[in-house]
Amino acid sequence: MTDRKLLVTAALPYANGHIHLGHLVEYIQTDIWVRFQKLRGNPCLFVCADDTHGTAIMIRARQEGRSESELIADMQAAHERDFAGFGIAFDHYGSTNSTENYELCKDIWQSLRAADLIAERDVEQLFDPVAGTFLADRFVKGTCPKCNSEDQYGDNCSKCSATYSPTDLINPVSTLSGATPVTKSASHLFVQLEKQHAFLEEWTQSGEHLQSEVANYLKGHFLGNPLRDWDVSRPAPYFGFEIPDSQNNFWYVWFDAPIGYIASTWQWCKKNNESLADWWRSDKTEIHHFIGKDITHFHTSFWPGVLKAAGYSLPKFVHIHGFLTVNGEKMSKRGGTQFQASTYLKHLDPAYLRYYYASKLGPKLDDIDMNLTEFVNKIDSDLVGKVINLASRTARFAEPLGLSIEYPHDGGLFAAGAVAGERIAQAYEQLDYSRAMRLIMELADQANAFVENSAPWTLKKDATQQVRLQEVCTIVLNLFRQLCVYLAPVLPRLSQQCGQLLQAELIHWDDSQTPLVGTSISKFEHLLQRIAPEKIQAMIDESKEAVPVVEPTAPAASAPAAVADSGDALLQEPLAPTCTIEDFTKVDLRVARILKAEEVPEAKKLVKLTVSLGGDNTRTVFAGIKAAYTLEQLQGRLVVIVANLLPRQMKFGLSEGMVTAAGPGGTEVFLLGIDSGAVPGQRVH
RNA sequence: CGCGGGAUGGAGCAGCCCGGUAGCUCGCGAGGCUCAUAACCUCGAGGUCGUCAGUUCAAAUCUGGCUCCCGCAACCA
Repeated sequence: MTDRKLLVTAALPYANGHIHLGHLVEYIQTDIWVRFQKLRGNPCLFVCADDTHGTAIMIRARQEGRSESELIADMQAAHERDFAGFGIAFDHYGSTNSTENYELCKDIWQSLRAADLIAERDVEQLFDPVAGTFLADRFVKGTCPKCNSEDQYGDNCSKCSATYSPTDLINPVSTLSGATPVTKSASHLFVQLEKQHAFLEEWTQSGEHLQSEVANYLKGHFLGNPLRDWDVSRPAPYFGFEIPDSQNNFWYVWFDAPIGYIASTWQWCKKNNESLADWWRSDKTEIHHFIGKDITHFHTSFWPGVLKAAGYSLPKFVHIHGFLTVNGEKMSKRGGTQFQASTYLKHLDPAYLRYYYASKLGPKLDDIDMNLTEFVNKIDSDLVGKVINLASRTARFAEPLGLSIEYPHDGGLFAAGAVAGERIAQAYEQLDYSRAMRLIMELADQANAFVENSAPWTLKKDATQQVRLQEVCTIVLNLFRQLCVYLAPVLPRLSQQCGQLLQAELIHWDDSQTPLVGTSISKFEHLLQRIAPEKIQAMIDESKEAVPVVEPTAPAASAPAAVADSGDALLQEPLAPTCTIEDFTKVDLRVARILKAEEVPEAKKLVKLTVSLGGDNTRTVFAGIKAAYTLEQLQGRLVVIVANLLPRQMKFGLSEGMVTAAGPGGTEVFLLGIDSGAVPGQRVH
């Protein structure tokens, strides 16, 4: 056994939303690895924290009419509840909004200054005069100054890969208020990452810290060009930490978020009288980050660059996983497949999900699919039918007898299982959990075959065979126990139950290497239920309903029993600022008839519509409703269009208007209809 | 030629790095058992491993071309 000391982190969940099953892929994957390491006897610290800063939190708090600290406290409590419900055993769960984090930010900041990595220059930034705030990159959209692609975010063009500042955008619009931002100058601070280029090249390409796909990706995408300066400050107002040597400037949320990994460790150290340096400034400690593929770039370039400059340990490995799809498709709220952690827990046992994910997870970045039929199958046949069944088949026979004093001859089954343990351990170590689960199920199959051949139920009826019966049960229960050890990282409760049943706690991986003898046996109780299909349906149904808001306001006592629409939609897209009737009349909404709806073969979202405003007045409109409506459904129907919208050149042609619809997009688009009697050309007032 | 991943019996996957009897789970068919949460055991049907070519005594596995699919990214005025 190696003598390693490990520090493990999972990505910090953002305090702007609840945990759903997609997030849990990561936390379960990480938790399994941590539990595995601990079971192997390796000192291992698992830290995480809520990511609490940034414009999004500020805006949301404003919308909910309360302070940021209230918002993040509530969300943190909800997150911790969800994690606990799934048995995610953090050693410490902190918050980026902590004094420790502030101290560390200061410290690291000074190091960056000392290393001459910080540049300061004035930035013309867009300011939303309505919302009263500077606009983060993702809150501004406009036309790319380089290639004139429209609808680009504020920091870079997805079309031509040009990078620029939001003020360079042509026709910028605030996505917060819809207002036209004004340009305001403010001093910004940058980390000059290019100065770390050689180091990052070496670190990412060494083959020791990243999956090969990731290293290739970075090589092809970023390392070939000079690395951009990273703008790490935001002018007030901003919810975050004010930068000590730069008044009215705050660290950008992405600056202090990963430092939260260290801060959370520090908080744990303080509680446990340990030195932070032993964990973050010692080459004896291996640091492992687990993240999703969406934040790859950040964790593999900026973060190592900062750590290096500030003299902290670099991650030994950044483990990157894919996303979760449900029944082969992206999770969708409307389809009822974006399951919130709390919703799942109301209906189903967390052990199911832990095992299911384990059986699907490999070391690659592939997305994993949650197929609900397969989910039920795997739990029922693998867990209940194979593993648990071993105990069910023998524990009651063995109850009055206890385990034999000596481990009987079993034809080498236990020894073979013990040997297989090494391969299983290797699979866990390499994050190839699906392989580990396959190996474990092979052992379970062999054990069940042994039960079959030994027929304890026959032995039981023969008074002269009681010794043999005890032997058979001793063997089977030991095989079961061995499997429980191997499954302990995935199913901690099961291993605990096994310990109670056989009256010997499972505490170390090596418990799988020696048979247990001579103990008595507790009364057998069912260890795990099969999945009731109606529970799955109940979860889907509940998920279809709107996702609950953080703090549901208590309904007024005398409120009439009306339809209880949730406030979620409004929260997703807040009300625009008040406009005058003059503003409104600028928009000319007209009834139009769809004469022709045509497929645009290369387009994924668009359909080409020819609409009539009556008479000869027809025009072409492209609408992003391909996934929501069939061509037949559209043909001939009346819609409401924005008729005086500036025509827009799109990839497939000129669009001369906009069809009105509600909904977030994708399959969730709902066209505005109009009561019968209306005719094309009539204006909507 | 935007980046990455994939195509293996009805479904989902393993095997590919390190060429040499194509394996697992579910489903399906037949039989067995009755201890177990309608669980378990045995046997069987079903695959020219996307396609074309190359290397080789030998290719699912190596090399190249092609087709299709999925993420990300894009076209949701």
